[in-house]
Amino acid sequence: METITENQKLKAARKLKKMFGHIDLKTATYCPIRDVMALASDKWSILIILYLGYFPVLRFNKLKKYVYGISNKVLSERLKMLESDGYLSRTMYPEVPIRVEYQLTDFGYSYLTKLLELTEWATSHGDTVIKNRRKFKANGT
Amino acid sequence: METITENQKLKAARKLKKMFGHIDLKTATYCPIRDVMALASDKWSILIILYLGYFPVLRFNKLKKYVYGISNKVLSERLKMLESDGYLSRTMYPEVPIRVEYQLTDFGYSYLTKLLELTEWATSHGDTVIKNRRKFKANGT
DNA sequence: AGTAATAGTTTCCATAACGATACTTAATTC
DNA sequence: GAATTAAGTATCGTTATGGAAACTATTACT
Repeated sequence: METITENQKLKAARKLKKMFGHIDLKTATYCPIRDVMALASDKWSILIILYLGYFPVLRFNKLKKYVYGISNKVLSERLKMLESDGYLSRTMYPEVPIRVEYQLTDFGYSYLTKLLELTEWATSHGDTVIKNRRKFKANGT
Repeated sequence: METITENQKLKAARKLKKMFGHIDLKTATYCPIRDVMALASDKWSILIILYLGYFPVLRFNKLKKYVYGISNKVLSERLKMLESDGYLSRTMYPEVPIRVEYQLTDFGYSYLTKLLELTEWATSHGDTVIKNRRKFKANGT
């Protein structure tokens, strides 16, 4: 049942006002949603962060297995960016063969807790989306 | 202060277990995160949904002004997809010139409430990300 | 007949993103 | 000296994405 109360709408409005209220809509000042979220809500980044939440420590090749379909190039790019932004830490052990461990920082965990709200919603509402999509297609003029 | 308690980590782990526990990591079955989120966590979609939360009703050109930088093509694409997936409704008034109104559905609102968790976090932690990024760059080998 | 306004669509082009594959480094084992 | 292993990097070619600008439909007004 997808019932949204007026109260929930008001709460959302209040949050939005806080976010948007002080932004001049005409001039393009720095926008964290465009910047921060662009990386952190990227499809691959989300999966990386979730798996690092699930498995506290992961190495490159393991991560690549879990985040199936990702290429070396993209995985290493994303890892570097996520490290750069502070979500995860990279620890290198100069053994042979080399061992490198990735794990979420506290900052990363902080993000994860919010991200989970969204991915939980997505997993539990995925079927609704599929249903909606089908219905829309069927009604297609 | 970015302190994450063990309790919070445990809570996250529990949620993740629910999400990932039953998924066979080897075979690529349907994954709502890859599918649902791919659209709904897209940079433009996020902005569209947020503005439709802020302004309950918006028309094409207004939306285009708020979501500055978006092109006609992409805006109309995203609107169609978001409508198709059930996040927003499109109402056409056959006046001249034509009038079309977009607004969030209850389903869209339901998503918005979760999305806000994330965007709020992003707005309040944007400066940390910038700081981290700078530090990382400075330490660059 | 020309203009105006809204909500797009269409077309074409540029760039960015991605994927596959080969390669690198370094110490150890065979 | 060849093979092995981890963690990438490098390169190249393809695909996807996005932007700019022109165009369409519709009716009223001048």
